[in-house]
Amino acid sequence: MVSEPGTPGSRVTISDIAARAGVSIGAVSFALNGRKGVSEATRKRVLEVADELGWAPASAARSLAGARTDTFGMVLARDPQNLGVESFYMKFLAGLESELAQRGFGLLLQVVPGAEQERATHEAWRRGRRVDGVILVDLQVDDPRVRAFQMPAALPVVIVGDPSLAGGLTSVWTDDAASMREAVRELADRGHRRIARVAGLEHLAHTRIRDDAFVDEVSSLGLQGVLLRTDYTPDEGARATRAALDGDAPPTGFIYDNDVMAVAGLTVALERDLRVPDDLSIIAWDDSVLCEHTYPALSALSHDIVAFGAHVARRLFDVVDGAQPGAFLDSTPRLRARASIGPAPSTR
Amino acid sequence: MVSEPGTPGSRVTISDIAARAGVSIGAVSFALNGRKGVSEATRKRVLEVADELGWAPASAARSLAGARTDTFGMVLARDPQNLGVESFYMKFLAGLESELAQRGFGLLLQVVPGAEQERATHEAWRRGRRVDGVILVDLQVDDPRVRAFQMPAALPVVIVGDPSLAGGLTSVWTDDAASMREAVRELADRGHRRIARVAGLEHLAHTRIRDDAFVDEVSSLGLQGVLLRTDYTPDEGARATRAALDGDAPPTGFIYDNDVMAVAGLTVALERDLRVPDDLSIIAWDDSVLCEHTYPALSALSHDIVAFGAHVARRLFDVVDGAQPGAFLDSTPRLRARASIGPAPSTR
DNA sequence: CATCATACATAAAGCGCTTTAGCGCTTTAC
DNA sequence: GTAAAGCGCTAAAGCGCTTTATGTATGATG
Repeated sequence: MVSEPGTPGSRVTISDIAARAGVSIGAVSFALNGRKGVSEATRKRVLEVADELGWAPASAARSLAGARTDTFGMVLARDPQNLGVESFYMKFLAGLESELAQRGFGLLLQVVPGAEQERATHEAWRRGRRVDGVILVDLQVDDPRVRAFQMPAALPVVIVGDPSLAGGLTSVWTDDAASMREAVRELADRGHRRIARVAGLEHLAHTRIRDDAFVDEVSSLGLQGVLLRTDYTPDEGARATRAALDGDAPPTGFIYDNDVMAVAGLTVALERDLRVPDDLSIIAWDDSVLCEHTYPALSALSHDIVAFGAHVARRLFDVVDGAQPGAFLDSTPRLRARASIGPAPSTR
Repeated sequence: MVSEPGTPGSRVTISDIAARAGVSIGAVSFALNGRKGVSEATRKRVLEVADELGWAPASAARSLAGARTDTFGMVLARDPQNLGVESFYMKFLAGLESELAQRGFGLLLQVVPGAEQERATHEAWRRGRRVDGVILVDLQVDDPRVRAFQMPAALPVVIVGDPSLAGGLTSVWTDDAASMREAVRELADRGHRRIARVAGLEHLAHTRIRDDAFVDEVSSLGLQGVLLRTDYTPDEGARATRAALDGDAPPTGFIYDNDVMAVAGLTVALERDLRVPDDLSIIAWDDSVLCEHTYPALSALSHDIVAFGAHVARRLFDVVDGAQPGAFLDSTPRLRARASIGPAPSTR
């Protein structure tokens, strides 16, 4: 592309290209979209002229005429104040974008306070043909949004979450249950008999899945498990940690549902002069640079979230292109053992 | 809004509304857009019918017809892998969105690898009338993007950065120099004589501004200052910290350009059995929940970034509405003193 | 009573593109 | 040999909306 900033005022349209290339606008459209109906010579000529004139498609006109909008949409129903806490979304976004950018797609992002506004946004996008497809995150148990996307005229969608809850729509998921079992086993192998899970928001589907896997694995190994509920904030993580430590027979191993809560938990331990990992072992979900740089470094269930986002984007392109729905397993978060885990205190 | 999911297939347009309300589509358009030319009775009727039919505007048609797109755009020229590291962008986005959502605007986000792709994206948006305005972040010294937005046919823009670099365009900024001075003075007041600044990317404008303020304040107080360059990653933060501590007469006070580097610095101190704040005082830029939950808690230059984002969005609305350009000062990041700062070791 | 605003409404043009129907021609199939 | 199919292209309709020019009443004005 030539980089002249374009003549101010005068917008260049395909009519201009048509005139200059001596063909009809229809031919220009065919040439520009790589469709058959024009000779290679003409196509080349049109492309040259378009380049020369510095043409860029008017996406509005394009989508009005029934074509794609070259845009995917994602809405986040979260409190804006807490959005920055977890690095997950930013990484996920970055991953999505890396794939979208390659095809010249943009991402329309909307942060709304609640579920109802999310639904309304999806409806407006669908009716207004604003996006070509949407990404559904924060899947809930029995999520009403899933039903909306099963309707005949619904937008193409990829659901980020367990296939069992995706109602036959295309989903991309991670095997959180397997990861949870790995974490529990790791602690058990090191002699821990009492393990706490500091869990995230209850209504989120993956929380339930992790809960179940935790309870199941703990009981099948004959361990004692404690389940604590939080909202993902470090405050809550600290609170839950204190509550668990205040009980009699406190846990010696903690598994946190995100990295910031694990950091908060670590701080609680330090406050109480508990040594990590000598007195307490800690595992975080969601590895991040943060985990590598605490002291001691936090063990974490590590997952390439940027790649995850990219994967989701590719699947959405497939759906838009008419691919059959399917459930696609992304890589399983694996335990990255660092200094924060060690043998249980009693066994030392 | 009535929440029927809309009859599948048949899209509701203003013609449908016109037919049902017994008026022309022109009248419907006027009524829907709150413009004069229709009686109150007609307007009410049209609005009712629109509601009843579950109409949503086709944004493509709207913007094709020369009106707004109800969308702002922002492009981030960053390595996707590093985007998740800092919580700044996510908070900033959340702030933007909180304001946009109120007016039914969306945010078109694009993450690109470099400056050239950013420029190309802006050009495509301008030519294709894809957005009503753009937000320019990560302002650089002598930024070529600024010039592009000074052109006659340029898109409305708000520049996030120092007015001295905004070339007369509307800017929203924070007085980083004042914040830096406050941090340096705080350490000086506590008796620190050797202070290190662990700075971010050199080409970013605010890095320079902080650099200058640091150097200036340090020298005017007769202190010894060390300036270390990083790329904002905790790895680099740790490296810089080690380098500074390895010198003879190592600094006793550190000011980091973001929170994750400060955490990394804290870890380096712990590794070396340096006590914080007894041996070393630490201040982070960009307060976050993280800072409150390290041990000891990190002092930080605290700034409400969500509010900052919202402020920027409001200014962009003003620009789009034809407001005169101006430089708008957001609140100044203030030092929030926590456990990580104390008297210099020599003075104890 | 003719005149002129004023308020309300309509018809129609047009935004920039995609896409269908068809044109005159050449090639292939049977 | 003829029918069918393909080629490269054009003309024109239409996507859903905004907006201008143009009526047509109504009431106020002189």
